[in-house]
Amino acid sequence: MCAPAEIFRAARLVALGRSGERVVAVALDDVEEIARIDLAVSEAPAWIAGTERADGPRWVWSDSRDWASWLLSDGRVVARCHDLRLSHAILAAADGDASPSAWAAMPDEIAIDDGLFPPERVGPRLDGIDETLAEWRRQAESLRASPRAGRLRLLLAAESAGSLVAAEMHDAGLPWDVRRHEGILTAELGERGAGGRPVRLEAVAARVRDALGDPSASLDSHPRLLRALRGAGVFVDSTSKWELSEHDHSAIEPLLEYKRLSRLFSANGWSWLDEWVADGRFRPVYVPGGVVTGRWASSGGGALQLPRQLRPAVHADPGWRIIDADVAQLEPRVLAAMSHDADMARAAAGQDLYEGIVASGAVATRAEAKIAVLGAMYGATTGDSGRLVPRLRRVFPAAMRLVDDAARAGERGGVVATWLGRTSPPPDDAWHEHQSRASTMGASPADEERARRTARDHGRFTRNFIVQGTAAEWALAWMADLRLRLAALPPVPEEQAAPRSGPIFARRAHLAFFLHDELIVHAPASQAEAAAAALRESAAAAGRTLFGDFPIDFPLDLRVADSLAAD
DNA sequence: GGAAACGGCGCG
DNA sequence: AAAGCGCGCCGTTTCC
Repeated sequence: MCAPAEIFRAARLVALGRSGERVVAVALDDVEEIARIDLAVSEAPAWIAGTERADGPRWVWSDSRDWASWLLSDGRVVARCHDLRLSHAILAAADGDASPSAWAAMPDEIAIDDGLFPPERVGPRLDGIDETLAEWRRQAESLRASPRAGRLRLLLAAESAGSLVAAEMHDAGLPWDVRRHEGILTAELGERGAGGRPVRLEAVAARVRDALGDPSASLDSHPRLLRALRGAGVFVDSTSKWELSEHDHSAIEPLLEYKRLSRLFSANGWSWLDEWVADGRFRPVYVPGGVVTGRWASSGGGALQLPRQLRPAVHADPGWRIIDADVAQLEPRVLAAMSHDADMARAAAGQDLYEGIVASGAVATRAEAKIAVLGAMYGATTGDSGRLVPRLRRVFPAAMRLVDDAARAGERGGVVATWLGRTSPPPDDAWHEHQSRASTMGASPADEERARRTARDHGRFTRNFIVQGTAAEWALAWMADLRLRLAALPPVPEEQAAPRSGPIFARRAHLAFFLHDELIVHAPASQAEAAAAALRESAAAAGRTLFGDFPIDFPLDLRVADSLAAD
């Protein structure tokens, strides 16, 4: 029998949980407990760091939002974890498990953050060591029983790695130059005048009211703006910019400008800066798995809607670089790979998949190729897009069969799964209600039309789910691999440190931002080349992790600069 | 008087 | 132009 310390040093799995005021670590051989130690909260981070190795262990814990951020606040990171909350959601959906579970209802709200131990959440806590071990065993059993265990294990590892990345990116923050941001605001909106309203915004509003011949016209209330427009002879049914721009009236141009400026002011103006940027960093809250397809969502700060206009405000610290990489046409590449459509993969070889499709002869122009591909993945039926999709069906039958089959399954009320096995949510009660009402005696034509429409709606959802969800898996694999490569870079000398990045990330390249198919790395200048190479190698590795030897390219557009390009 | 819905627009 | 997927956030209106 080995001493516990030796067992922990060699363990592949260690579960962490609370027991009263202590932290308990349990070394596991699969689901069997092989050693246990309990620690004071204050000594636990150092013990965890001392047990951490490059190759493990995988830390099994309830929720990275608690454990990873707690460790980060003590200046520690771990290489691998298994996030039971996120994994539960994936496994429960894969099992078709609709039964209520405390794990499915893990609360989002943080009630108290005393900065000592994982902040209290509203609702039941599930991070006791007993609950943690029980849930780990349930999940291990669920995996053993699954016919797709191999891919699901990959998915759970990727999802868990994502939970670490999310916590770490929040800790590091995105380098943000407040002065540049303010410069953009002032150039567009003018200086702030009385009441905080920018003078140029107000001047444009005055031009609109002037052109409408209505000095008191309200521009921020849709019903009142609609009345003012009609009073001036502009007969529109909505105030959306696409409908307005179809009309020819002297009020239209300033009104569209007003709407653009007003959006900038309210969404990303001075109060956004005050609220979200501190100490030179934008720190959004990322929500891994926050979208049904497996994409991330964000909570607060609108992190995933950063307007392109403000990109120049993303600015590296002195002596550091911003490395910005995105995958060109990620979703159609993923579709080609998951359908094993060799012709589509050939069209995807190289930098521009759309040009490849033109070369295949399916369509005449790049613009047509783009519309056709988007239409194929979203389920377009009308307009230019709907007209072009059948051409794609002739040239890439395998790829189209995959999305068409997914759509048919959804229309029938079935579920579909991504490449690694994330299962789509089944239609809700209202959906079934509509279908059954349409098939009863005395169903009206309106009932039948509604049933057909909701069936088609769900078909478009499942059609897109498998592609969007698999693209999200590719992105997780990309981040997971990159994260470990960057962590292995040697720290730069103290004089090159970026102290605002916090103790962990001040002396090496680190992830700073993620946006579905784009990653931003903040790197010391001396590490910029190594970080750029790591981004490329990780993209290639992600392709192999998901699709093995299938020949599919994931080319990156990659830029190294002081700030983000405006483009 | 506060929550939910709506229209609109930003992102992929 | 929207069409055809997935989101978050804002200001206003509507509902309770």
